[in-house]
Amino acid sequence: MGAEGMDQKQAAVMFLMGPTACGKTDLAVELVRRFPFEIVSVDSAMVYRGMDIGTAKPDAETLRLAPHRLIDVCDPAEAYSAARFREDALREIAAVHAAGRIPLLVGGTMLYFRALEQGLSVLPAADPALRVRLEEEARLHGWAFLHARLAAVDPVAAARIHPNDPQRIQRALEVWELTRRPLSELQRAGRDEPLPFSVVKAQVFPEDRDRLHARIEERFRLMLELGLWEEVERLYARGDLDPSMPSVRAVGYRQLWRHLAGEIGREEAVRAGIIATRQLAKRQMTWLRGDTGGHVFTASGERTMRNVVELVDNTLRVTGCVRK
RNA sequence: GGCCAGGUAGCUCAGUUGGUAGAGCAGGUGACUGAAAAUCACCGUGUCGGCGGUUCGAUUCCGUCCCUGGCCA
Repeated sequence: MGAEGMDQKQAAVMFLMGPTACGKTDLAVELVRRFPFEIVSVDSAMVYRGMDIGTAKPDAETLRLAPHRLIDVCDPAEAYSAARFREDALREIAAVHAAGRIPLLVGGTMLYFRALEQGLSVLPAADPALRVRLEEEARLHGWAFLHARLAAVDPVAAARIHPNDPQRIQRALEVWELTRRPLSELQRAGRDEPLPFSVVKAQVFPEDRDRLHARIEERFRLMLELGLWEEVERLYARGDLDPSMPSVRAVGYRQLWRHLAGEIGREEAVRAGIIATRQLAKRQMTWLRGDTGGHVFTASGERTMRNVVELVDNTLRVTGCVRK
């Protein structure tokens, strides 16, 4: 405890980021096999219990060989969040360090990576009752009306938030109602301090869009064969979940849910699930392009594996630990 | 073989009373601070099925051929 300052200089973490279906998990498992890593999942969907197949959660055998922290930490009826992730991740990182190993943060939720690396501003947590109220007001008067109200109390945020973006209008008004301070002001006040460890970042970037798309479709159909329908039916049958919840909005689940609710056909739901996965991967790639300062590896199976292993190997050998 | 309806963007379609065309979806690019696998913004040249004809001008009218679907033989 007394040598905390010095130890922190040495302490390191590694990020392994990549879009869905790019082979992150295989890579992470291989790294754990060869180096003193311990995996912390950075994934906003794998946190939910009972959502295994559709989130491409590693199977039990894989988890035995390479345990993942921050998987199955939340019931689907609850809403996980970036703030909660940051808190959980910092705790898990500390635990891994305490065990004398290096945290390997693996996932595709880029907002979570950013929240962890750069911190969040001091803001109130979500208030479900207030959100319901705002939702109701929007139904009565439209989001444009609420956007106008936001402009009155927080012109800076209103200028930044598009009038068609209900989620951000709602959040900005929520912050105003809860604190009587403009969101933009609270954000200007700063963020948490950045992650106090040296970070080695590696991104796995798909080399070819067509191939990525083919892989996504293939994997989605495999999920269906593995029992994705049954998994979604089980969630549907609980009766306490609905499509307003982050868990049910997850890619694949949301589309199959709509079929179970009688809104669309079976094949249409499958097609929509595949499309939603492609769109997710595209957004993840936009984050990655904007995230400079890491090592970028094009996803191409074995070669990627060798290159990443080499990176880690060199970093460990040169510095005695993983650091920049 | 005959009759009918169609052939317009990757897909589903709209439209042009004759002045070379536009929506949704898909796709691409970007934004992103407690829902983020979310939410949102921006991006539309395509022999208007082929070939002829009428016309200053045809994707639009006429003829013919090809293709698809339906009905009748």
